[in-house]
Amino acid sequence: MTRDGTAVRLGLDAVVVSVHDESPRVLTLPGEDAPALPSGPFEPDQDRTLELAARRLIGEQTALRVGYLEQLYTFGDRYRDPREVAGGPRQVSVGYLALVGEGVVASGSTAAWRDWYGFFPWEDDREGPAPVLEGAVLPFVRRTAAARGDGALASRVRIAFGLDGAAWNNDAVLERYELLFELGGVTEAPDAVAAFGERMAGDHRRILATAIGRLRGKIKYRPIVFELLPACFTLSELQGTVEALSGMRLHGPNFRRLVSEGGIVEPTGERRTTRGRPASVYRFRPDVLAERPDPGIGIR
Amino acid sequence: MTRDGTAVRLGLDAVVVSVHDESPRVLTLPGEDAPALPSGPFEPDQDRTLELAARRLIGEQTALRVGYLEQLYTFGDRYRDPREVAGGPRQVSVGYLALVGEGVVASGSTAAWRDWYGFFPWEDDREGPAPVLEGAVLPFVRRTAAARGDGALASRVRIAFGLDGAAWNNDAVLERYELLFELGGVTEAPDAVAAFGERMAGDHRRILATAIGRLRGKIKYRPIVFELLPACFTLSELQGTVEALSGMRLHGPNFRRLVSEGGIVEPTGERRTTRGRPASVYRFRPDVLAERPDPGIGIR
DNA sequence: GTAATAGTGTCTTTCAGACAGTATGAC
DNA sequence: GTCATACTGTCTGAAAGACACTATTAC
Repeated sequence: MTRDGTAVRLGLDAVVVSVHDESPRVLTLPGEDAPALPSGPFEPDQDRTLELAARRLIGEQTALRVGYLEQLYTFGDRYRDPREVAGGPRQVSVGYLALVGEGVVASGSTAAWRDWYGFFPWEDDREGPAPVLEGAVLPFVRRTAAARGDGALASRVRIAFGLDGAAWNNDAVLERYELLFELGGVTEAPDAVAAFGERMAGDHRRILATAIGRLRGKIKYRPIVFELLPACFTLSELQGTVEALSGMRLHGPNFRRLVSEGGIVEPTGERRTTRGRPASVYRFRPDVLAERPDPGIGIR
Repeated sequence: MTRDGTAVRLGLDAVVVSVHDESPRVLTLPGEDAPALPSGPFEPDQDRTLELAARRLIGEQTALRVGYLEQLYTFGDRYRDPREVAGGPRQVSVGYLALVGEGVVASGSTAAWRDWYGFFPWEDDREGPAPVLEGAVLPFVRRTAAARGDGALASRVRIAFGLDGAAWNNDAVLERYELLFELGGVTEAPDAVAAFGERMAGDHRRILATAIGRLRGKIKYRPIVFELLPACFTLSELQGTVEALSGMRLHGPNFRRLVSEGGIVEPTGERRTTRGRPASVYRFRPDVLAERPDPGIGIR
């Protein structure tokens, strides 16, 4: 046992998510050479809990009012912060996922909303398989994994990228990113030979991948989409938001039935005029939480 | 920003789980006044990653060989370590969940396996609702929550404990524990007026609740039960293990069909003699991972 | 009228739950 | 034979997915 604990620095990283115009956005700050997530040191004297610290961090760096906040994962790999290489202390960081509503905008600061598919273009299947997936990523992982001659690795690639008849698992965002990292398909990898998607500072792209995966998994069994929507919305807006997050198109009529008959929303009675037939306005029905064990948006 | 980071100590806590004789067990070490989880400081010089540190910690304290290991949550509330009250540094701890097979036994050390329902008796519904739940916990939470006159709290209690027609959600182990803590139903709560279940050292019971909840949720969509079973097993053994973890009885014939037709297991061709008709022996079929997006044990 | 979006009804297949009943061992 | 456990078949109702079709606005 160490008497005093070897040098560890504890920090926080925040993935702040919003959906605007069917585009899933993440809040970024200008980093040294690439966009960065809001982050900073954890100050135990100031905050009673890690969650409060994350809330304050986001508030200070972006002037946003966060609703939903959830701990994601704690990242502590050696050299995840480049300053460690020069002998700096180990940087351990607790990642948080924050969801903010549509109307909210970062004011003043240098913060910017970025569509997250800029960092993960292969994850957007809404207009059919993304060109970069079919044209570049899949051939790359297939070829590179085969060249390694590692059966376990090849199997992981097959499962994560849905090769050879395996099913594409929407949630496996982190697995796919990690495989691309291992295979040198992203610039931040030590032995990069390809550069799919835009990079982020440090390991922030990994943290974002964790957040997207978590979010995609969770909308299925928790009503968290509504954190991203205004109190009143049309079913098309709800569907568009779910599609933006999940990166896939849903069948309109079935989605509508699933969601309205599932008791997760209720009509307000109002209607909203759009470009076609006016749409009924709905609101979230909090009672579902008591009625159903896993109330989510029924997507596979 | 602090120049040097205020005093934070980073540690690790491990929930090591095994199932023996249909009893879900957690590995404990003797604490000062209550059973404790294996835990220790994170030493950045020794371990490249937090996961490796957790692996080493478990190995050193229990002589166990861990298979599956997963990060649970990072706990950092002020005063979670009692030494903080006397001015000690903030103790932040990364919790890990480890699964070990049946045959493995802690050797030498002072470690002991404890049935986890000793700490959470209200979570075991296998022989019908536990007496302590119906006779004591439910009346207590209903009464205490009502006395607070807090509508949001009452609603949380209703949902978490399945009162007034709300569905009992098997996974909500942590929510139920936290409510009991808030309402003073566990001795470790600052204003305790009741003492349901056995306590653990520090906030270890909260960490265990997190682990049980995670495990119960995850068996539904990931084939992790098999980490707790030997390579070959009968369907009854598999069912018994799932029942032990989930705390509820399953319908035998339906479980059997679900599991065998789901392609998650395959018969080895062998049979095993028990007290009744000999049972067919099965093994896990890793190919499911590629075939189905969420291969788990189909329980609601 | 057309284009665009919103919304309904129905058909089919799949699957979970309930349950009745059969099979094969030990004694 | 009985008891205990293992296993099979069938029925039913709920729900998911596909799809054809209708409704209401703007122009």
